[in-house]
Amino acid sequence: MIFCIVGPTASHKSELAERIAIEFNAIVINFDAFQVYKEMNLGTAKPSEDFLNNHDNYFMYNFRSIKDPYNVFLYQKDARKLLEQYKNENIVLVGGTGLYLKALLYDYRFEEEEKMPEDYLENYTSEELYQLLLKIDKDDALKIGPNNLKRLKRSIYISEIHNKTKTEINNNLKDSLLYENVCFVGICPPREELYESINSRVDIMFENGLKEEAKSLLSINGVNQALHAIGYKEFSFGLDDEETKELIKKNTRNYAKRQLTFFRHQFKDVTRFEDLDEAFLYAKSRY
RNA sequence: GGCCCGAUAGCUCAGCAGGUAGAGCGGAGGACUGAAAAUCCUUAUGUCCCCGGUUCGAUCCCGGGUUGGGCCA
Repeated sequence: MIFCIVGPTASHKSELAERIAIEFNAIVINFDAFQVYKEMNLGTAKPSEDFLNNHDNYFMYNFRSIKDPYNVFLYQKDARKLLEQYKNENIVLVGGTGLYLKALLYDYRFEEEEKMPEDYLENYTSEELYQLLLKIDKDDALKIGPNNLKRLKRSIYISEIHNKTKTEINNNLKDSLLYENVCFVGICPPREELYESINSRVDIMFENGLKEEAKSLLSINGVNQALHAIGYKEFSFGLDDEETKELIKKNTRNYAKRQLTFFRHQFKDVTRFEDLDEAFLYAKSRY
């Protein structure tokens, strides 16, 4: 059985994962884009180093350096290998990056390709790129819209290196789940409770030395990825500690909302619970 | 006690020769196939402090309150 635990940040997914793992003697595979990096700890709310050192059934944590950025393509490859390797055992998937989970379990296809250069099409305005993509792949252009620079570039890049448009590549694919015996368990606390939980978790991160960890991470050269991580990037804005803390809380709240939207719409067969115990009982009942 | 300034969206504030109001922030909803903790889209709300008066019509003008701040005693 593959248990997937989905829910926003700070909803105690890890705790549920651990309980299920103990109950069914399962391995745990992380699907969180930032918990894979060994240099990031406090800000990512990952299980402690001690805990991970003492549990050899936890995978996809701390195995990558921030200097060597990871992405969905690599994640899909690595995590699918694990699913194959442990296919006769119980597995718990837990994390917060919806795209990673979706790419792992569903028919998402990626091909080997050269990394898109940092300066790819950098001299074009988004309006110009939009006009360009309208000619190459109208459907995708309309879907992306004229303002999403990142996606416009990516779509143009795909058509350039694969000789097929993004729409052509994706149209052949159905939105189908590739694995059997998958049980989706959603945790979805009331909004107010979730936000309180986020706020107090950020306070605790600060008490535990988030500032120091962030500063040391940001001092490493070429850590672009970290510049995008909530709980780290905010320290480079020149704000005082209190402002930084409040901004991290806000960004985390906004992030949690985006996660809720993604999980709600991208995963159809999720049974949701406000309460952790009920979620656990449900998982047991489905076994 | 006297004088002055303010009171408008959840917050900070703008506005109006009198024709029932708008920005930013926050909030809410949404998209999502190689940065996804990223990137992008959409959107709501108001006894314009209260009570009277003038007026066809008052958030705006007048009078009286309430309340916050400042100055003087």
